[in-house]
Amino acid sequence: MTLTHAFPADESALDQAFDRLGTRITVARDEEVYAQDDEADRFYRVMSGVVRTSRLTADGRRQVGDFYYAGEVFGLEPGPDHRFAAEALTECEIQVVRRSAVRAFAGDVEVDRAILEATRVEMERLQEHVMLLGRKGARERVAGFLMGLAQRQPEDHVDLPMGRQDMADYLGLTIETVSRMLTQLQGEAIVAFPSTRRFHIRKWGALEALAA
Amino acid sequence: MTLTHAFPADESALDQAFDRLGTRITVARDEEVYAQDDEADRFYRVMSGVVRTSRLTADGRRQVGDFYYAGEVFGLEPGPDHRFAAEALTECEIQVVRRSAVRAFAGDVEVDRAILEATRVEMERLQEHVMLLGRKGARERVAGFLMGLAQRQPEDHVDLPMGRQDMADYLGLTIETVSRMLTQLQGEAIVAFPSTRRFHIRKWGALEALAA
DNA sequence: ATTTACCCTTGAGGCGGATCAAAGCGCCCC
DNA sequence: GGGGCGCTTTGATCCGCCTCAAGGGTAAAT
Repeated sequence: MTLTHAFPADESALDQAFDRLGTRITVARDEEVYAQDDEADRFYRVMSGVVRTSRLTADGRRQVGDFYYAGEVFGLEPGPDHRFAAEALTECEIQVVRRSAVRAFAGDVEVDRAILEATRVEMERLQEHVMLLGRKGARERVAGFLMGLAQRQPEDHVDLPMGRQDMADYLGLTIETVSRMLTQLQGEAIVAFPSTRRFHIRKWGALEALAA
Repeated sequence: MTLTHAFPADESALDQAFDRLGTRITVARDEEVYAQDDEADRFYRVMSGVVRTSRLTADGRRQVGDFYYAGEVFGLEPGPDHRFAAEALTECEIQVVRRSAVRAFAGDVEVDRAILEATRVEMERLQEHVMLLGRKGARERVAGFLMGLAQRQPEDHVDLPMGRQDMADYLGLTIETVSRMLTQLQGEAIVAFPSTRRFHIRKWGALEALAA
């Protein structure tokens, strides 16, 4: 099954720019969209598939920044170059536009507003991520992560497009701890895993309480 | 000594709006500038003193978001209300403007650009914070924190306007661990603390290597 | 259907940071 | 200058997560 969310009906200047100027590219599983420290002169929008951003420290530790689903914009970065790399988690279709082209197309006013909006969404996620990493134990982190996925994909059964290692690197844990916590949550009948890459929430209240 | 940095010579629309429309307020030590979940309809600029943002979870754990020094803008939030509260760490002078007033004054174009710029700075800090919390041990976190302060205040001796508890809540550690790490770094002659609220870097290389 | 390879799970043990407790230390107030 | 209070440091112990090490599962390739 592919995750294809409907795009908002009222399109922002940025969305319109994607529609009209966007180059559509296909990126194979585990291929890079852009590398860490590449110049950040483009915007990207996921059409299908899931994208992961990540950053490697000098000594090889990896931190996953976030996951982007169909309809979501990524590649917004505060500085002139990418502090996080972007890779296709699954095979992806992605639209790309040069920042300068977007400006020329829509004029600075509308574009700035749209970019600001997208940046805000990004900031909100970063704030949430800081809360997750700063003051939460492993159980709570994993619970929070599952909650987040479930909210983005409000179906009865939720897909996990990422493997355990990606979850771990997002949550600042090891793969073993993630696995143990999942087993634990399942043991308590809070969630159920019909397969490793798919789950179902059985006790929303309990999960919410943990994710707090 | 008060930390008063020179403001940039080329003023952005936001800076100009602060200069012309800003209401100057004084906030006493430990007083709130705005509360968590307050409506976010104003921008703030620190004139003197240091401001801290923080968020309390339901069960009482505190995460410090960031510290803001003279010249820095805060109160930018992704959503309609503040997810983090802001408090004066020291006695502060702060300029405040309504967002709507800024818009009316400078027109949306310039303002959006300036806000976008400020938001980018904010995002960069959040990314750094995520890296700090996600994949670093206590030593590295503390080292990174000291490095950050030293870069903002590039004098021989750096002031610590915040207490150990604030450092701990920023770093996702306990006050005891922070204290131990400081003692440790001092023991290795990487830094020196002439007093609890003031330090000096003796081995930049070593500290940088840790902060990586 | 069988093989193989990769990912995920499970187990045992160690370590880093939290917790609990008490003793400095600086600072303000008298 | 003395006393008291809050912050910081230090110590001892505990617990949670990491590390190391095997064992499963699962899914694709043959």
